[in-house]
Amino acid sequence: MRLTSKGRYAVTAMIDLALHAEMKPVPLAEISERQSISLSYLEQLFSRLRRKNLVASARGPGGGYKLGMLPGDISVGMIIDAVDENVKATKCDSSGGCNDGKRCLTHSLWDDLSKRISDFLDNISLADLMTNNEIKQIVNEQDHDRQMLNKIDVNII
Amino acid sequence: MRLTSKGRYAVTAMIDLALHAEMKPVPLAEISERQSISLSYLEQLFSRLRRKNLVASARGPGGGYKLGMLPGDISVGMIIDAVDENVKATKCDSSGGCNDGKRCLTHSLWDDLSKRISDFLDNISLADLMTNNEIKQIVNEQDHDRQMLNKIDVNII
DNA sequence: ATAATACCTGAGTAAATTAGTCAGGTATAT
DNA sequence: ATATACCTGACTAATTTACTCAGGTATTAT
Repeated sequence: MRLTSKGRYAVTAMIDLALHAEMKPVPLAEISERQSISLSYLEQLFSRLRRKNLVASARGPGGGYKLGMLPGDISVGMIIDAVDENVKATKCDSSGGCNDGKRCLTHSLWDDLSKRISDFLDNISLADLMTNNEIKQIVNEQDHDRQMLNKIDVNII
Repeated sequence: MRLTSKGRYAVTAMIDLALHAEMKPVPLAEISERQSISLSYLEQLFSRLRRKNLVASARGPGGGYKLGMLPGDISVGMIIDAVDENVKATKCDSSGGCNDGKRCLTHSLWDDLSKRISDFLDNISLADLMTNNEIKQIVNEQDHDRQMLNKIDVNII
């Protein structure tokens, strides 16, 4: 799981879409203008989002994009995965192998963290972001992320 | 908050350090070999980690790095922030400003998510990673895992 | 039908970042 | 003294990002 400005663009555009696509499809040109993201770049991002059924498209005049699922069913993790599309299995590769117990342990610890971050992002939906924007509280926290329970009752910048 | 392979290198190196630095400082050359990260690159990363007091250095023969705080006080978020060091206030910048209510709302929603991710990573410490991993291994219990377990026990500080 | 709209695709590209090298330092333990 | 190992900065190839360009194709309104 990577978290770059590419993912930020995608999530921002999806939020914009969720806020405007209630009745009719939203053309990318509108999102482009509102969010200051280049149209062609948006097209690339939405091409990937469409492949994962996160958005649905309608062509022709009056066309545009709408959400492919309910806002509660679209997670931030899904959006980021869709546009990143990067496998790159870096762990325990080639050089020297991973025969050494210590190296395996370090990788295991990293994988643990990586899994936690993915789980966390998979459990934040677009709907969560909108409903919880003013009432800050942690959403749907799974059992093994217990250390989060106290925190996150915070704010808007 | 960005999450790239640079941060992964830093966290991996810090985990390695936590696992080996209980008695004497660990030279970067050792981490470099164990984790297959180039020495010069590690030096750059540790230079930043040192500025944030996440590690402490000892020069000369027998020198190296040790943790600058207890493993329970060093969060993954701190490590990633230290090596990324990227401000880049992208929100509501220049062109067109942010007078429009909808744009501000989108940014507010993104900031909300961003804050949640930061809080999440700030609440996972090196100690958390090791403790949870140890539990996982006890549950799995295998010959190979027993070796790892001994190494964890030695290093809990 | 036909024009306008807006999706759709792929190729190309400048800027930024990453991951790394190189070449020198400086402090310290032995 | 001398070897060790931190420390710094400048430089670089490879990769990724963010974006443009140039064409399409499908659909709707007239």
